[in-house]
Amino acid sequence: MVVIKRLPRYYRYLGELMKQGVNRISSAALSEKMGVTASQIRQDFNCFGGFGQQGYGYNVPNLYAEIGEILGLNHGYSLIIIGAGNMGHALVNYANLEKRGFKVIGIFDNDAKKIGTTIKGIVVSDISKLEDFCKQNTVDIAALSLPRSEVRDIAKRLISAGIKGLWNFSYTEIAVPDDVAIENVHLSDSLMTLSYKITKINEN
Amino acid sequence: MVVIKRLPRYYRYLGELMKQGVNRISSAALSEKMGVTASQIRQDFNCFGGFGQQGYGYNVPNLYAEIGEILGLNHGYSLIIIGAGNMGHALVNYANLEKRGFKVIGIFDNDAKKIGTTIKGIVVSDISKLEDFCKQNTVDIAALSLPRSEVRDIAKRLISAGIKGLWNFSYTEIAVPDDVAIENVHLSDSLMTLSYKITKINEN
DNA sequence: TAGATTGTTAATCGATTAACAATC
DNA sequence: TAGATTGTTAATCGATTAACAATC
Repeated sequence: MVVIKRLPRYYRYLGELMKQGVNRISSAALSEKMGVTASQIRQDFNCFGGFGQQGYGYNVPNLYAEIGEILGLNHGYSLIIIGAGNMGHALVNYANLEKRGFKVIGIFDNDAKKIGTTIKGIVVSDISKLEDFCKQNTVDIAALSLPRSEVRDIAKRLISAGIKGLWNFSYTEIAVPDDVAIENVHLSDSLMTLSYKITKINEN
Repeated sequence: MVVIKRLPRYYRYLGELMKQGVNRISSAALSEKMGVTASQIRQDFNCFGGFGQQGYGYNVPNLYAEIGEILGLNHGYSLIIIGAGNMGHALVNYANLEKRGFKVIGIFDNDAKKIGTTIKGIVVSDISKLEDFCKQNTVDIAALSLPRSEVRDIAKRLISAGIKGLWNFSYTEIAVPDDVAIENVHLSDSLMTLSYKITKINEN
């Protein structure tokens, strides 16, 4: 899992290299670029089978594709967004979603003022339609950008509706069964870590 | 640093306990609640000095305050937000900022349509006013919620202006000098990790 | 005092790095 | 073939867990 967490970063760098037309790279060269050891790079890639070639290095587009596949980006997972507030808006408009092969197919809210409005061509639906929508569409991921107080209840409904992935932006931890994946984006935690670092710097 | 990353989570749980009126907790009880070992909890808290008492456990409000101080939350750090797009909006309205003692004191953008508008009572300023603003105000943190292409340039300006903390939401890594702190929120990375987990679940 | 629970040391575990033989 | 660079094993390092003496 510690290796998995590093894959997106590799993916990012390899994508960058591809854009620059670099076709081949050694673990040593990538190591310098990324600020990690060459040993770790080789070790990491080897967890998933040998993507390199002795005496040559790694083929960039090939490695990029392999990592993309490991991450499941080739599946074109579909997303719905629960909560059409500012964060919901930001997510719908988040360009990298599409770039990485994800598709936003629905937005839900419980606010009558928001229901029926359109964000980036997608109509905001009443949250009461959630279960129907999930029956009629394949929904892989639900992004939770709604108030803390409502998130656990909604998560329960989503799991019942068969959704396997929760992307949680609310400041709560949600217990999920083993066959449901969850990723938390705790902005607060990140800001507190930053606060610690600044404090440390100011002390010295 | 690995301990620091865990502090916000402790802080969250302790805040919750306080709300529930719990005044005292043992490492064993907290361990059960949080799903980590009691040993780790004691080890972690001891990195910063003994906050507990043998035979009693930890005093919740006291421990909460101590962790808050370690994280620097008592400083009331001020923030400016660069980029008044959806993410910028979401950040300004992010309730937890205030709750954790942070203050948004400025918003900047380069879009004439946005400049002069008001978000949560704060006027969006022209990005060209950035340096002046930093001279006239103490700015501790800049949140970077602007397009990728502009972020490195702006980061340079912010660092020159003396800002010590960057909270980066753009999908780029930014090199900073030793006396500047940076925290990245890479939504993409988080989504890719989720994608991996879902793929794994679907395989089994 | 006796019981509870920490602080802290020692043991274990896992992750990172170094080294080098295999091989392109 | 010779040089380069991986794949992989072994060594090191750091983090987690277990254990228990100190002490409230």
